[in-house]
Amino acid sequence: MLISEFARKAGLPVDTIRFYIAKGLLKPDRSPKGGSNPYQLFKPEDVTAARMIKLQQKLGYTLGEILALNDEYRAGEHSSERTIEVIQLQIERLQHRKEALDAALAFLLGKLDWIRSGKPGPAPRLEDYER
Amino acid sequence: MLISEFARKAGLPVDTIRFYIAKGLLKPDRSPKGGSNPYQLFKPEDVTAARMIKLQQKLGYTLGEILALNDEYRAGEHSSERTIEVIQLQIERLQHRKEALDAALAFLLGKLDWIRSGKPGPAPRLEDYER
DNA sequence: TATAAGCGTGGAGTGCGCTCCATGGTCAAG
DNA sequence: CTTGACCATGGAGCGCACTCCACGCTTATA
Repeated sequence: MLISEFARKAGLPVDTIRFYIAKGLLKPDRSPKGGSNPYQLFKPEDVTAARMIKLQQKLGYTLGEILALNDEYRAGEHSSERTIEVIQLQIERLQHRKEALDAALAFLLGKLDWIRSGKPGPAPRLEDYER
Repeated sequence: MLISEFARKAGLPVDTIRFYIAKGLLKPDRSPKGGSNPYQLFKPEDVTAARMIKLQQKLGYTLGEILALNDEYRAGEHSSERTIEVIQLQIERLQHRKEALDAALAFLLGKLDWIRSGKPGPAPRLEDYER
């Protein structure tokens, strides 16, 4: 498929896709069409790749990190050992993030309780929930 | 306390603190010292505020959102009703984030299992974990 | 065959979140 | 009273992740 169709399917602006290609995050094939500036051809798996990028971004990774992660992933593609390592590393980082999120949620829920029960004693302290 | 001591206690560079002040995220008092450019005086609660900013950032909020949130929070400071509303809204947004994170974690753990058990059948698909 | 629609390239511009620097005033120690 | 540490202000610059634009070249459509 061509870039505009791909953009629609991936839910991204065309400019952003070109930006990702320049960064090396997407690597479409070249079509014989287009003359001196050949058109870029996208496969269905590129749509999946784009979705993966969006997810990783939502999880707080920078494009540079995503690129490194994917490169590393591809590098160990034929070694289960290495793949497992990479995935475990990712899991660790996400669990770290999850802890911060859970702490914040616990703090807010604690504060809600405290307010609802007529603010008995001191307000919940953020520090009590961190770590 | 003065800015350098505050910076140390908050774990932030002095420049960043001045940047936050310019954005309205911190509002230190003015000291009589300093002549035409009075020194800024920070209270212990400012340290808490700074920590709160760091946490909110880690949770993916922009400084603009953090400012709006804090303003709104201060606006309803004397109404438990309003405070509860604001907190509930924050909780909702965090739970949304948590869902995405949990999905990613489930996906990665699923993939780990799949690899460890000798890759039986098709690889886990991201889409099966999203939503 | 005219013409609109789509494509690629290169480069400039934007908003965010800092970070660095020059300048100049103030203060505390010796 | 000098000297060095600390302070404030203003402005420039930077990396990230886009976003917009002008240009010129295909390609599809009428």
